[in-house]
This record gives sequence, structure tokens and C-alpha cells, in this order.
Amino acid sequence: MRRMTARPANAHQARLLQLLRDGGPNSRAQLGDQVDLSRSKLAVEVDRLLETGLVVADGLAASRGGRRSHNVRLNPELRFLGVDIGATSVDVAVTNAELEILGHINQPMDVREGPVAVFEQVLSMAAKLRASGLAEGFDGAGIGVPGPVRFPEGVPVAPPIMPGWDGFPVREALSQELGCPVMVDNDVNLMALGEQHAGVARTQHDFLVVKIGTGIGCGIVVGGDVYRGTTGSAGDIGHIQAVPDGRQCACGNRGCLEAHFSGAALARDATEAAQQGQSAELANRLAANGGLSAADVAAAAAAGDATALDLIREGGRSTGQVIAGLVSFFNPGLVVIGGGVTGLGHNLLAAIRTQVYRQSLPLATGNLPIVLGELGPTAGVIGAARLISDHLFSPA
Amino acid sequence: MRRMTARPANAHQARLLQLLRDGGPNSRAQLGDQVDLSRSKLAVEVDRLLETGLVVADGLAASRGGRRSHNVRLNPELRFLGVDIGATSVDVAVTNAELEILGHINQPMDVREGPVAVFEQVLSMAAKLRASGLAEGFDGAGIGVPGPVRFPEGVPVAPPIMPGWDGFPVREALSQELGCPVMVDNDVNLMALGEQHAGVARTQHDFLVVKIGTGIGCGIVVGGDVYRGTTGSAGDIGHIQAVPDGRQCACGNRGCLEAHFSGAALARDATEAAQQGQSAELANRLAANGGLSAADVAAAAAAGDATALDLIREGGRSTGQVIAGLVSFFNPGLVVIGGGVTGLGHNLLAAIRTQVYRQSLPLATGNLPIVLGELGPTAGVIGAARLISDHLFSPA
DNA sequence: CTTCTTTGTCCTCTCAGAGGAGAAAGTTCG
DNA sequence: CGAACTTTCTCCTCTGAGAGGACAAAGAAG
Repeated sequence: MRRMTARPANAHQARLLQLLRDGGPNSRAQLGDQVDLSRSKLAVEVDRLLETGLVVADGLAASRGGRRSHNVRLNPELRFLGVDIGATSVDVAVTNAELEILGHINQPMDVREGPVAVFEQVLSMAAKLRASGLAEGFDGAGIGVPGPVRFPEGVPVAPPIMPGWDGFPVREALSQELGCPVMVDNDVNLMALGEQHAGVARTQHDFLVVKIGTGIGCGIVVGGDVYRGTTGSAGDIGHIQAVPDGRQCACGNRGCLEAHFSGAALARDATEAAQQGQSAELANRLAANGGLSAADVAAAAAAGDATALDLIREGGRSTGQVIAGLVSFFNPGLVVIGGGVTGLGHNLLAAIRTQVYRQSLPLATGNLPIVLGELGPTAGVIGAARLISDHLFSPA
Repeated sequence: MRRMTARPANAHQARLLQLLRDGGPNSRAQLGDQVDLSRSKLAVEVDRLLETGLVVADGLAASRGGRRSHNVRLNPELRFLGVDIGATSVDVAVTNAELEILGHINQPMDVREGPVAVFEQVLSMAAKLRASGLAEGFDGAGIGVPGPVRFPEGVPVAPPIMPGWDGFPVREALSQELGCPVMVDNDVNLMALGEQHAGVARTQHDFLVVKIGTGIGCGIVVGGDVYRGTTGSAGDIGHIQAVPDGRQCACGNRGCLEAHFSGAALARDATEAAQQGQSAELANRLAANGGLSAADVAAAAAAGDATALDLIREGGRSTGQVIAGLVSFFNPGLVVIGGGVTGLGHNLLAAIRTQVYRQSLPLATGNLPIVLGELGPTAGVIGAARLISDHLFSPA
């Protein structure tokens, strides 16, 4: 199939595409209820979209009591590729234009191997998805990387945990390889986009998404749009001081949040505890697997292990401490907790909540939900698809 | 004089008014260079603005090498009232439509006396300015209050230092009294608007303004617009924990920034130090005035008093600690320090800079200026005038 | 004085888009 | 089953915004 290269010709068409993306098939009449356009104008724009092939007819709509109307929908053959590059694994997924996931692969990987090796793996994963019949090609791709990105150019800048990626033209290179438009962003921002599109943040305009994985980052949404900061490093909260004169951090300072709580820190602390004989449960797991991960701590806590629970509570306290500050400053309408450590679930959430509600003023916390992300590992790839669709479904 | 009640009829007119406000008198040709409109359309819109009286002819423009053109400017008889209510004093100023200050009065006052008493004072100050011939009436007024505001309604919400103001219809009441449109905002947000309009932040889109006065607050500008948060309490950084298990704060927690550094905290600490005989300089001033203020500490520091310098440095350290966190999170392009404590000047600034540059990652601080505000006590009233002019110079 | 440049004015032409009339296709109720 | 009412779609006309060109006015440069 030849890929679609059409783009909406004006803001009306862009708006219609976004409505069809977010609301699925719709009749012209239903669309008319949502956009402020005359019927004639609406019909003209829809016809033009049909001509471009971005939109296709989709049978009769359900009756609303009078003449039945014909539905239109986004072309079901459109395909987006969503890529979420983490520190230690990659997620690659194919979606349709309505951003429904049609296929999803996760593989372990090490970003430190550099962009060339990682792209090879990503491309082979994309090829596998294509080979399984889910797509004949891609109309666009969104990529998330675990570090700051100069957004307009799609280039990582000085990413601490991705040596070798600094300045690598990710967007350009992938666009060449895939032969379609590509947008690049920080993985946490994509997670925020994902939760906004299909998760807990659907109705929010100003919210924060805290992603606790190998590191810790925060996605910031202001007025419905992701805020990236002057140099693209906004939300980099892993190195905010959580404990004065605390643990030495890789960044050179002491007491950074990330040094006290993150997937990596948790694994390290659990291993220490196991070795010092503080927890039989953890020691068993250490012996069995030859190493401990955040998932082991989660399992131990679920089994009632006090040491594991303490580690989680202490980490939640540190995280809550930092989030409390952010809440005072930013006054969000929602805080979403997500990332690999979400497996720690409600123990972690409870510890964070306690700390935030204790430390922030009532005006900011009064009506502030703090919740776990709804989409889990798919948040990133949905966000990636959303990113590129936002780009493609805006006036050229 | 009858007051202008006209408003721009469309976005083009609004844009033209803003250009004339920010750029002063301009010829049609110069305006044409700045807005993307055909000459005919531009002429029509300017003529309409002339008809409304918002804009008047202003003689011949300087020659640009061909036919001389006629200037237009905002009606020089337009008057805005800017009111900046602080914890312990009020500033009231009159500006023209180009937001130049024509007259400015400052008087001591106590917000805790409640809205009725304060408004009486504000109105009498406004009357005094009017009586001095600066204005025959006001076309709009902006008001800043030292606490969170529900912005659309112009009503303070649960302001900690303003008992009696909670829910008081400030906008409505003042609009009645003055007979003109009124907008209300947090004083720190107005300071940010002021520095953006006429101060150090003129070229910035994303920046923070930290105001250290009786309390501490932070104005947040995102994409050129003030960000106010979900409930209007964004930027309330005075109660972020700066020192774990630190001093008891009025809010019930311990170690809040405001408990360790602010005009009030500084005065308290200086008094303590003087009473304990740690500083002859401060003790003298205490004896002379019967009390100490931040200004006394500034003077003592200027005179070389080590204790005063220490207090300032220690305060700067705490403040810098908190700002470092905000910088990591928000990645601003500029941080402005302002408020009553600006008198502490470069000692304070140096301490803050040291702490921020030490604690934040290079990517966020690499090109980050941290500077003192340029407008001093006029920032608030200019911001107030800017607030109402933005409102009036936008399509009705 | 001539030529060139800039600015202001006027006129026409195009096109987006609103809104109405009426046809088409259902539903509901007697 | 048929009449009356609803909803949707299509077509047509009308209006107004705005672009753009022609030309006049006014000055600068030589």
C-alpha cells in the first residue's frame, strides 16, 4: 500500500481529524455538533478529507430519530509506530490512526550501546510487527528517549544516562530509515501524553506525571500541552535534593532523589539489606536469581516482608517530599505516578500521598488526586503515537 | 472627560492596540511591517480605531526616504490605575495607555485590617492622584493582592496572611467604586508581568520571578503567559521545605522556606542576634529604632557587619536551595529576584547563585541568568496596569 | 527639474462561509 | 398502512472579509 502523505489543509480539517482520532467513527451531523461550522462548510471539508484518503466512509450511523446519516472515520489502514526507549528495554508498538494498539513488543536493551545499535534493534522490531501483517508501512512514528531532547530538531542534548546519543540526529535518521515523518521527545513527556490521551488524565489541563523507572523524571502538562522548558530539560527532578547530605549521586551532588529512590537505587538497597541478613525473603530471592530488582522488592513486600515494605515506604517518603514541593509550586489538578516501579503499587502510593498531603498547603492539595497511571507499559507508546498524530493532524 | 468604553472589535484591532502600547506612536506603514495584513485592511482597522477614540493621530512620522506618513498613537488621555497591595504597604500609580507611570504613591498599611479599610485607603490614594491633575478618571484598574486569587472572578481564596479577605469580591467591589473594568491577581504574578513588560524579562517566554518580601512567592510565566495553577495558588513556594526539621512555621509544618528567610524571618533573626550580643551594629540599630527590619540588616551588611552578612548568606542559601529544585523542574530561561528584600542586593544574589549553580544540573543552569528585578517597587503597579490593558486590549 | 522611493487611497476580484429551501430517509403514532 | 414529524444531506444564493493592483500624493536624491 502506498502510504498517506496528505496533511490537513487548514485548521478546520485538522480539528476534524483530531475529533475522529479521539472519538472514533462519527457522522457528519455528530461532527457538526462539535465544531462551530455551518453544515455546508462542514460538508465541504469532510469531502476534501475523503478525497485525500485520510478519511473514509464507514456505513450508516445509528439512528437519532430521523434520516440515518453516513459515518466517516479515519482511514483504518493508517499506521503509526510508537517507540519507547527506556534505559534497559524498548517498547515498540503499532497503532491505527485512532491510536489503538494493534501490536506491541517489549525487549530488553541497553541504551548505553549507543544510537546505532539501538536503532538496529528498533528497526528489526518494527520489521517484525510489519511482517506479522499488522502494517504494510508506517505513516508516522513517535520516539521517546530517556533524556532531554531539543524538541524542534528531535535531537537528544547532553543526556546523562545515554552517552553517545548527545547530538545524534534521531529524528532525521529514523525518518530516513522508516520513510515517514518522525517526532522525538523525552520518554516521560510521552507518558504524560499517553495518560492524557487514553488514561487517567483525560479531563485534565494542568497535571504532572512522575515516572519512576531506572531513574526519575516528571512530565509537565500546562493548558493541555506538554511543557518542555527552555532547553528541553524541564521535569528533570531526579537530581532535586531530597535528603540533605544524603547519598552520593552519580551527578556529583549528595542526596539527590534519584540516589535515594528509583529502580536502580531500590535494587541496590535491597541487595544490601539481603546481604546484611535483614531480610530472609530478599536473601532467598538474591540467592535464587543472583541479583535483585525492583520487582523482587515488590514481590517481597506483597509476601509481607517488613524490610521490603520499609524500603518502599522510605522511598515513597523521599519522593513525596519532592512532589510536595512541586505541588506547592505548580498547583496541578492531578498527579500521576507511573513507570516500572508502579509494580510497588499501593504501598508506594500511600507513602507518597501521606507525605504530600502532610507537607503541602491545603489550597493546593485540597482537591488533588494522586493516582497510579492507568496504562502501565503502554503509556509511552500510546504517547508516542499521539505525538506524531498531533503533528500530522495539524495544518501543514 | 468621559471615559473610553470602547473595546477592539476583532483580533486585528487588539493586536494593533498592543503594538501601540508596547511600541509607542507608529505610522501605518510601521504597523504594517509588524502585522500580516494588506495595506487596505490595515487602513480600515486603523480608521475604525480612530473612530472609537482609543487611538488618535499624532503628527508626521520621521521620514523613511519617501512620502512622509502620519503617526497614530494610543489616546494620551487614557488612564489606568495600578494598585499593588502588599502585606504592610500599598502602592498606587496612574499610567497612560502606554503604561508609563505618571504618578506613584506608596503608603504603609496593614492588610489584616480587612478589605473594607484597605479599599478606603486605596480609593483615597487614587483620589489624591486624580486631584493632582494626573487623571480625570480611570479607564481600567489592575489590583494585586498578597495571596492566591481565583482569577476569572477576581476573588481571593483562602489567603493565609489576609484574614477577612477570603471570598471578598474584590473585582466586583472595586469596579463599582471606580466605575471602570478591574482585574485582580496575585501580587507576585503582577511583578512578573511588570518585569516582562518593562523590565529584565522583556525577551523571555519562560521565566520565574521570586519575590522576597514579608513572605516569599514565585511568579511563573509559561510561553509568555502567567501560569496560575488549577486553584490559583501556583507559585506558592514559601512553604516548601528548605530545612528538614527546621524552624516551626505558622502553617504548622517545620522548615518552610518562609520560616527561614523572608522579610519577617530576617527581622526576627536579626533581633535575636542583636539581643544575644552577636552584633554591635545590629544592637545599636535595635536600640535606636526599637525594632529591626530587613532594611536594617541590609544597612548593617553594607557597613561590613559580619553577623548581618551571615544572615543574608544563610538566607540566600536556603532560597537558592529551593530555587535549585524549581530550576531543575521548570528549566526556565531566566530567574528574577525581587521584592522588598532586594535591598540586600548583591550579597543575597551571590548566595542564591552559588547554591543554584551548585545544585542544579548544567543543562538547566548552563545559560541561566539569575538577576535582580529592574523595576523595584514599580514592578507591581506596572504589572497591574499591564494586566488590565491586556484585558481591555483583547477582543470583547 | 527629473527620477526614484515610500505612503496613502480607491477599486475590483476572489473566496470562505453562513443560511435557507427543499429533497431524502427515517421514526412514531393513529 | 399511511400521515405527520424529525433528522440529515445537498444545493443554491448572498454577504462580507480581505488580498492585491493601479494610481495619486509627497518627499528624497541627484
